[in-house]
Amino acid sequence: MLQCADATLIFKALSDETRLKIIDMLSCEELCACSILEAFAITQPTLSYHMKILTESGLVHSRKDGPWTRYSLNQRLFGQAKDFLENITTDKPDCICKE
Amino acid sequence: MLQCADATLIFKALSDETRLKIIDMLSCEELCACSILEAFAITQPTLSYHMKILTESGLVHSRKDGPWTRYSLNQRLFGQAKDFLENITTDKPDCICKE
DNA sequence: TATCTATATTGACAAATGTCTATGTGAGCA
DNA sequence: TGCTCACATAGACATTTGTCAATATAGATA
Repeated sequence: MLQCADATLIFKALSDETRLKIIDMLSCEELCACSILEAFAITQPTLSYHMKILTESGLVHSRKDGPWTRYSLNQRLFGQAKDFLENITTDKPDCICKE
Repeated sequence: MLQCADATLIFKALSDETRLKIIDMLSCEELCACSILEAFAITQPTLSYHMKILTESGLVHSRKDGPWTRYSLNQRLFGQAKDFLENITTDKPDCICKE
């Protein structure tokens, strides 16, 4: 189960429209940075910055393949994010309000 | 179905540890601001700021009850947030990458 | 080796965020 | 009416965020 601090990092990564669209693109297939860059009106360093936020949150995996960096979704963590949302919105005996 | 812009607002609201804990507290029951305030080491105006972020995102409902403001979760929107996450991480014919 | 291509890093900067103190507002009560 | 309680708003300020131009790095190729 995710802790609040991890969840905060994940939701921060999700709280930018460009990054949500990047995730949407990656839902279809693994992509290199250059393919993603074509879809947006941003510079290459800005994309690199967004990819760093996404990979450091754990939501996106990256692997080096020659000169390319290939990005793909970490579906498992998205599942955990949904579980986290389910958990904090459900009444439970160990809620912070009962301390 | 939520649009990216709405989703961004929701995830911004979720990307703060204090706000996640407030949501956790509200999962058990409707609470007034003063009850929530007791659980945190923040000032009243800071809590008021966080409650504004939460209500403006739509995740939390507020109603006036005499001198109190009572807050509760908008479970429906949390459901839509989960659906949104499901949607952007699933391959689909109308993905931005196919434009 | 020199060069090109793909990506990351650095430094600068404007805008947004989270926090505080001080103050305003509105409901209920003496 | 005047006071108190619950909450919101305004202004100030330090920190974080998103963006860019410039530069560095590392693999591929001529």
